[in-house]
Amino acid sequence: MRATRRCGLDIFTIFCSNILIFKILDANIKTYNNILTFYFLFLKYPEKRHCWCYMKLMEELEARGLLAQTSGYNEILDLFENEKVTVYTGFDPTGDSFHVGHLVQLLTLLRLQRFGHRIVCLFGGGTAMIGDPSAKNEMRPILTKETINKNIEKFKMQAAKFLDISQCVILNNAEWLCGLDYIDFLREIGIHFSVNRMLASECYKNRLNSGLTFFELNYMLMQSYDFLILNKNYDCQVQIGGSDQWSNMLAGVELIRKKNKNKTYAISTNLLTTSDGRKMGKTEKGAIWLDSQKTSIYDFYQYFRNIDDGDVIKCFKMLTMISLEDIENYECDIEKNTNELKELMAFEITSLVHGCEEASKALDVSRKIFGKKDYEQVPQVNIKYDFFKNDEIKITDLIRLSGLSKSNSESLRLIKQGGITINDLVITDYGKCFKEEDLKNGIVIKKGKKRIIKCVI
RNA sequence: GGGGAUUUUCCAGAGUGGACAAAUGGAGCAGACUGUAAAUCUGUUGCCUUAUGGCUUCAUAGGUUCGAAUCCUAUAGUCCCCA
Repeated sequence: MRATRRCGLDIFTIFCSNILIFKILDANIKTYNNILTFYFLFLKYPEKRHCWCYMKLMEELEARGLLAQTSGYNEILDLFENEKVTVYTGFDPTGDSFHVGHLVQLLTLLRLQRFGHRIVCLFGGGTAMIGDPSAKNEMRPILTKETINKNIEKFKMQAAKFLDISQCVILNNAEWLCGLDYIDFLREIGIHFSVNRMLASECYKNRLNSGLTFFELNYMLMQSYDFLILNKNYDCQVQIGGSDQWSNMLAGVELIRKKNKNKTYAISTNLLTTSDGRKMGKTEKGAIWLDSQKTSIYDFYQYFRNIDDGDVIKCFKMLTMISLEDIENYECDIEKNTNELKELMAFEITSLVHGCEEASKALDVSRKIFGKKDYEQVPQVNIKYDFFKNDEIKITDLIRLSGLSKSNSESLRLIKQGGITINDLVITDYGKCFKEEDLKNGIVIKKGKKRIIKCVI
């Protein structure tokens, strides 16, 4: 029942989104048909919902550049073709929101789900209390149980936006980790791990110079134990994770082989990186979050809108559900249509995360700001009258309060460098003050070319 | 347990008594050029009512000195060697 309702919603979303695609690329009837066909198939034959795609799941993942390593490609390919497989991915609830880096994982799960496989989302309520040492130079701060549980709740809500949560198994490894008996654990699990081998693995190697505590060394055991439990209790056969998790996932496969004599598999996905090898989704302000409270939908959209030319196709492949066939077509005329394609890509990703309606709002705002200077829908900031002195507010204060700069000194530098415009006039007078009535109708402050905010009282 | 080294601004990393708000590079921000891209060039990057001015910073707490990122003592973090 619930699943059906979801389908209806999805059709609607996709329908809207495709009307917009029409707008963007004038006419792309192919995409439109593909998606509709897929959704009708999905409605009619839910158990065969992967029929719309002629590619095998693993082939698709590979073609999208998602696969980094697998423990036995052909066996996994067969497994996914012939069985309904239970797949698990672990998420560490160390923050209060997913970020763009998680998006690859979440969308991979969505792809799996659409191919009819069963998804287990494991939240590391237990492991988060340790912190994963992989690819980190320093130990993470230790979180309290309350924070972790709060984070898990937020993660669940965000995951529900992508995945059909009713079809997923949601678990928290605190369930089995917190009650563990130390001695039993060592005897049953610890005995299977060679410290020599662990230290040789990539994720611990670079920690050897900077210090690694026993506390963190346990991370691998716990993650492996998770997989063991899931294999035993939920018949989970495959673990998917970021390529930084590769050693941990392999350790799990090995543990299960030793303990349960079961054959399991690990798949690692590529991290989302820019063409010059940096991690994507990080800015000077930190990560790009999926939570609209932490990263506004407009900023989220703009992040992808402004992505490097060389990363556009990669983003299409990894972060959208657009078919590979269409992406191939885009690739052919990327030279001509770079900006249109960027727009489409940014829109698609935003609508996956925040819904079609919000994404089209962001698209609209962006077009207005960069196109015909229509500042109607610019993000607004309310300035309290308390900040006024003698019925006036200084421009440096105003810029700071609007969030465009961190301090008055920074505001001052920006003005001196000609980086601030107010209502489209470059400001050079850094002593300028505004009165209450100036702000009544709102003034539009622009910092550089891209940051724009309307201040009202 | 013993010995040694180290801790500098967002990051890396110079500075070892005054010329230090602290070289240089990276990253960021702004300007020019552009396509809301990249590359390049220029400027800028602790805070303060706008500053040939003031204030707070070089792990923390004391001390020596006219003067301390720099010297001394204690404490903490990190790393290396020996056990």
